[in-house]
Amino acid sequence: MARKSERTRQRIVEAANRLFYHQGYNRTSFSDVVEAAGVPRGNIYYYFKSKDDILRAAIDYRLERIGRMLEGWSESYRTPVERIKRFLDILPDSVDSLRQYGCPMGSLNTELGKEQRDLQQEARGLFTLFEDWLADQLAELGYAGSARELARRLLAWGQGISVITHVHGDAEFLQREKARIDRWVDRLAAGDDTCLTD
Amino acid sequence: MARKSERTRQRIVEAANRLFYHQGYNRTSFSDVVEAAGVPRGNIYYYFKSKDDILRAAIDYRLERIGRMLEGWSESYRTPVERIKRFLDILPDSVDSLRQYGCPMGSLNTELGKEQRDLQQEARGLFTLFEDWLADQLAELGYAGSARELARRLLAWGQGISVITHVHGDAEFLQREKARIDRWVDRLAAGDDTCLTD
DNA sequence: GCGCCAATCGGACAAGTGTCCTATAGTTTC
DNA sequence: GAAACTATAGGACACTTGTCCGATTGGCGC
Repeated sequence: MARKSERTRQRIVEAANRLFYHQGYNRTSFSDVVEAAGVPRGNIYYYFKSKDDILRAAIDYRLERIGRMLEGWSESYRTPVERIKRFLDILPDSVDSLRQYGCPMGSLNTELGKEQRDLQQEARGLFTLFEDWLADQLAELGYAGSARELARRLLAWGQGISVITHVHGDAEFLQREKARIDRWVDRLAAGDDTCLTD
Repeated sequence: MARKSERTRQRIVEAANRLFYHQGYNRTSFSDVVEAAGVPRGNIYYYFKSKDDILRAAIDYRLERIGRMLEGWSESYRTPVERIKRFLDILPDSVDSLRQYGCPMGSLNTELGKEQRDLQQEARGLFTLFEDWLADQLAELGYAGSARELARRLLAWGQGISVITHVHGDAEFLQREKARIDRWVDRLAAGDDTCLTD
């Protein structure tokens, strides 16, 4: 019976994860999760001992999925430039949900970072996961010395684009800025050192 | 007696505004506001007919303050470059609160943008206020054609820096990136057209 | 001094919150 | 088939939420 149980747990996590993204963690009530997951009210406490616990499970769920995605990219693409560009494609690929709900990772951290630091610390793992992977690619590109800094800068760039796209619902802005990052990566790949300081 | 009444109202708005920034709108309860403002529970409904109404007042309060600030800068500084640089100084000036609570404007919009569009629309005014002012400065700098686009890009830049600074509590990152924007503005002022596309 | 409105105050309200409990059904193990 | 778990179910819980009242006070014009 461990099978069915596992599926129920998964259903709860996935429903909660979607709701946390679409409505925010604090605005999502227990009843919302219960209803969306289609499980009886009390049953959820068989799997999770608190609402915070559900969030932790949702973050773990994301971490796992992102981890697999990044591993997949590392396998599918040979050069670091290709991999970085695949990463950047996240922006246009998810333009609709970015417009509607913002960046899942950024908005969660922004929400929790205010006065729920213990939870935010877990959510921060999402950022470091991307950052580590990007830093690896940048190091492989020949920028070992500043890989970490450049990775963080790339993430900041993406976050800025996401926030503005979300605020104005402006998809064209996203496309334009995405093109700019692409060019920046091209210059990086060409060994143009000016883009380290510019 | 209109005087005292006005001060009470103001006290409520200021307390609410601070709480909305520090805890987020949805996590701030009525009791929080009442307590922080030091007014009796029922009295608040003499001034505002709902919690949403308090938020609207808090946004108006911010709009007014920011508007005056920008006007002041337009008067105090002669050249558009000086004005833009003054704007950029917001980042280091408020590094402590950015680390702790993120950007007041960005985090509010991120929160409300999820499923409270009517309120987010009001909060978006904060962005357009800055954007309009920045676009004016950029136009005066000689970039009338792309002033709006560049202004939005500057705001995105700042938002990205704010999010990452908030997520990691990394003040050094803010300083480094702030320096990069400064250089970018210098190039812009020098008529270096490459920074339009780069 | 009286009436009048502005403003203050504290408590009541129903609805919703996260959490917990106990009863039952289903599956596995002896 | 009995016993022992796993899992399902739904209601009860104490508390907080946003909202609303009615009673009271304050100062002003007449």
